[in-house]
Amino acid sequence: MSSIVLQNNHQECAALNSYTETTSTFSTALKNLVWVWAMPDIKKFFTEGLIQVAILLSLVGIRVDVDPNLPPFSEIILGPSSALTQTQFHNLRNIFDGHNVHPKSIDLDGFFTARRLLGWVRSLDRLQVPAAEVEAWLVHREPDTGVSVSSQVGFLEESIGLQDAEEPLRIGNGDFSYVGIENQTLGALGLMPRSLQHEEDDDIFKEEDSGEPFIWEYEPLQNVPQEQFENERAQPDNMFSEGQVENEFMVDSWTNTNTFHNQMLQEDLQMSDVREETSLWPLVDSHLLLDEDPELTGPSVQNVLQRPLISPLLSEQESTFSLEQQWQDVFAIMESQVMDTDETPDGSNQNTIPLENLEDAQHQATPTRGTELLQTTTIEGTLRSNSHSNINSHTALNAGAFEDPDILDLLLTSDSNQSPFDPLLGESMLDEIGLVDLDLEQLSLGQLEGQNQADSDSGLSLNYSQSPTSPCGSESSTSSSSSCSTNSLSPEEGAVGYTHIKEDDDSEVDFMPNQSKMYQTSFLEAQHFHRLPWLKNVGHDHTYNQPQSQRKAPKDVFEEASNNMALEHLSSRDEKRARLMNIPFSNEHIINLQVEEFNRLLAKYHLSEAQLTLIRDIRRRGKNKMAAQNCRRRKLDVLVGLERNVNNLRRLRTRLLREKSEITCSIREMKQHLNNLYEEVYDRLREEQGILHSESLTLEQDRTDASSKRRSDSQSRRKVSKKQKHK
DNA sequence: TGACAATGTCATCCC
DNA sequence: CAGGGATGACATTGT
Repeated sequence: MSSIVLQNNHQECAALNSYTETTSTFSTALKNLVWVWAMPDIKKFFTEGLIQVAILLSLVGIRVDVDPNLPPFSEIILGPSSALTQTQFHNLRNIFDGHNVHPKSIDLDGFFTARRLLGWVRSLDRLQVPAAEVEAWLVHREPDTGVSVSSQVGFLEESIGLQDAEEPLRIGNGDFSYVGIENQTLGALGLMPRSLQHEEDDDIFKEEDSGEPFIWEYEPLQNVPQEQFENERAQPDNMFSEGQVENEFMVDSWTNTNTFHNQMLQEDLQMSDVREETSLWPLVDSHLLLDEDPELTGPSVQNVLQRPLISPLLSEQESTFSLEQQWQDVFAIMESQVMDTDETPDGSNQNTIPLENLEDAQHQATPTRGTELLQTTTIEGTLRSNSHSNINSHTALNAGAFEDPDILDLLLTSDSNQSPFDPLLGESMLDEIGLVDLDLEQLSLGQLEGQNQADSDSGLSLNYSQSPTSPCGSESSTSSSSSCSTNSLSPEEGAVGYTHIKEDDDSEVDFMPNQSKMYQTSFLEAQHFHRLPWLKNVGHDHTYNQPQSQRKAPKDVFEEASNNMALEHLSSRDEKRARLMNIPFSNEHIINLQVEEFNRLLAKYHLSEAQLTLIRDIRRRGKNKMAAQNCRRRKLDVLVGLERNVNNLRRLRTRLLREKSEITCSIREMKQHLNNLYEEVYDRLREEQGILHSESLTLEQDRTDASSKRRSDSQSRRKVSKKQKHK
């Protein structure tokens, strides 16, 4: 074959060179290569590598079979069985001067179509286009931009992938037209360049792991499982129900059959059914995962999901179970996380209250204004990382500290020594802060009294109209919100459970619903520590959630002492209203006292009607506020509980599906065993019946013979007797 | 400046 | 019947 090429290479090269000069705009290096190839002294080095040369020529766009009398170049190289010549005709039809170049007419299309089809069939058992052609083309396209290269490479890959080894010699016309893919309809095969065309689809998936940079080659094939994935995500339950119904149908139909062949047929069907079912398992789990937790649907997980779903080293069943086991682990982890976060819908008091008190203690131990405020975040983090013992200590500190003067002293000494901000809690510092607070308080009170008395209230009872643009309203709202946020019942909610209301001239008293009794008995003793200046704003970091630029150092506070806006943030609307109406007790007392205590307190003072109405409004609003917070917390708990139930149900479904699969396998084994038994019994019966039948046949034959003999004897006797009678 | 979350408030139902 | 809890709806505020 190569000798034929060598004999004709001069003609070919002459024609090729001329054609190259007229049609190709490629570099002269390739032309020189063609000329080198044409030199007799060197061409012997290429006789064994004619394929590469042919590839290079094809990349230049040269038609090699310029001589109509010559067989196609690819056939010269690879033999007459080469396939895929269909593109040449269409290329010639489409190119501007194809009719001048190629002498073949369109009338021969039928002949070459048949030949092409024959070549397709023959090409199934042959190695196809090697990868070197594409890579060589890429080398030549290196100066181009990535986009063009990728697109054209994609085109070439796709087109060449369909073609036989002779096709690289024919696909190009020098202008990289799209005729190469014009007639390619076998897209699945076209997606497999550098591979055997008779490879199955499973091999394609295996190639995804080969790290080939030509990801685009497999995109259509990747879309297939992704579409299944999407469909399954859209209708997961339908999928399961259909599969279940189908499986049940198969079982039922199996039970209704008797013949061995039908059983075997349905056995095969069931086997295929089981395979389909098990093959869907990873999709099921991925669906669960995607619905389950968005955090687990990150790129890594996506990569995992897009990888081949079944390991080639494992059987489908094993891989299914292993994947499912992995998802079980993921679910377990997620479950534990959920249990950690919301394990206290009912027992939230045990856990949230210490945390709330922790924050209370944190804020109580935190001076309101000053550089200490800058450390509240770090303090918060430190306190949150404390153990329960610390939390309990803070809780006890919070609950009973205000009742015991010794503990109050302890707050000033021992506890502060343990706190990370103890250097800031020196007595002088505390005194200074207390003085600052006192000054601010006096200033703000003086200004507040001069303010509009109509400020506040919802207008429910006092007919007060509060402008939404009122600075007091906004500031007081800010205060309320910040105060609530500093005293959250549940740390994850920020502010749950009604907490504290700051008095104008009272100390800060944190209120919890379960602590109301303590304050009912001790709210009067709270006056004891009203004099403690540092306690005034302990736990009143109303600016902790503000930007640090807004938090002022003590000296800055001194400078801005005239600014009452800072104090405005320290009181809620109802507090301000109570202050303006000269309510003689604190709002938390108004809200949290029992009815008897509350009435006793009201009776203790001679209050005007407006004051009484305001007090009742404050009480109603405060209780409703707590109720709203509890309601929202319950709502969140319900939500979390529902999510947990959903997770549990998903785990249950996964487990049931796994059990179903196992049962299906066991049923299949039992069926196989039963079939074997049936076959054995049937064979034995057949053998026995065959023996019996043969015996019976012989016996019957004997009987018939005997009877016939008897019959004939009798007849002969009758005849004889008749003859004798006639005689 | 709009979206959104957190919170407060009101109205209403119910116990 | 008053008090209060529960909750939906809306307003307000901060991010």
